[in-house]
Amino acid sequence: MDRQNLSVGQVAKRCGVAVSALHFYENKGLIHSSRNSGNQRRYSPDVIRRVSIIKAAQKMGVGLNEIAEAFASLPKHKAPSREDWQQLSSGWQAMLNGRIRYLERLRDYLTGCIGCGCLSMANCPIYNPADKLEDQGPGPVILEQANGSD
Amino acid sequence: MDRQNLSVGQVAKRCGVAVSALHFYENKGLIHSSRNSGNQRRYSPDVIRRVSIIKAAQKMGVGLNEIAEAFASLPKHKAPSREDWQQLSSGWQAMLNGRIRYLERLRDYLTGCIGCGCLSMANCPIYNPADKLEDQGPGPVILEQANGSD
DNA sequence: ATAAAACCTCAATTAAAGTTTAGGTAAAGT
DNA sequence: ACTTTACCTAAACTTTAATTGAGGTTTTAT
Repeated sequence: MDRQNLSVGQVAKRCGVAVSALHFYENKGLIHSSRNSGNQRRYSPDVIRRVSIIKAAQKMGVGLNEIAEAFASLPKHKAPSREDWQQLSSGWQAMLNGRIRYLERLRDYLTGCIGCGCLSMANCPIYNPADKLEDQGPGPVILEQANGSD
Repeated sequence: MDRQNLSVGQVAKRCGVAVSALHFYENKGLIHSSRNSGNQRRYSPDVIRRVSIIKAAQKMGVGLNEIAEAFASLPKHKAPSREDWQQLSSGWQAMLNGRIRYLERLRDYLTGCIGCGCLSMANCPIYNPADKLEDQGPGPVILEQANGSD
């Protein structure tokens, strides 16, 4: 039978997000709901996991559009299996590792590099994106000498 | 003497940012310039370090407003010393470490946690911000027990 | 049977971090 | 000299991730 018994307010409270955010996510196709006789949203419990994963992914730096893409591989209305979630998360793990490595390098050089005179060259992580995190475009540095197209 | 000899285009190229971004930063008070006889911006070389640090800080997740606050402790028009920059960066180092730790925890639990049934409790990093990174507000989780106490 | 709380839609607004456009001036290259 | 490139300002627009508000309906509590 339908376990679509959670109201939007309940989900909001349990997930720690605003009702308006849930509306917004639904609009974006990130979550789904059915309606009761009075046109109010009713959710199945697995929406909570979905929202939690949205929140987790956002903390990793994944945008809603990317999350939506990832979610596209999940069953729309039936609760995804453990494997579904695992697979989804494994795709993010690599990027998360990359981000962590990059931040670590940034941290490690932060003290030395900001203060020193190196702020002009190819060996400095502040200048060199190294892992192209967000912009793989023209990139943070062209910097006349160190002119590799990365 | 004035070494205010860099044009906005030169700075843009050397820093790998758009001219419009430099205008924007100036408007925000993050960088400063003087003008030549024809009203064009001229920069002293230390603007390059400033911009680089803006970019580095952004990669750490620091917003422009926060950067502006941090920069407020620097001398406005004279080139900041090594110590100035060091001190500035040390403030960010702690937050960067926190962010790294949080992302590491997220990564470590990602596989197990997303797939498992734990997405309901207090020991799960996906639910628990732990280091309150961006929102220290009502936070990602209220989530009593995933049981109905609401 | 009310009244309050929760819910509905749709449009407008916010905030951050810029970019783009328009209309015009300055500097550089040939 | 002339033309192209660089630069100027100001305002409008873009994207992401929502929040807020207006005006109305449904549920729940008393």
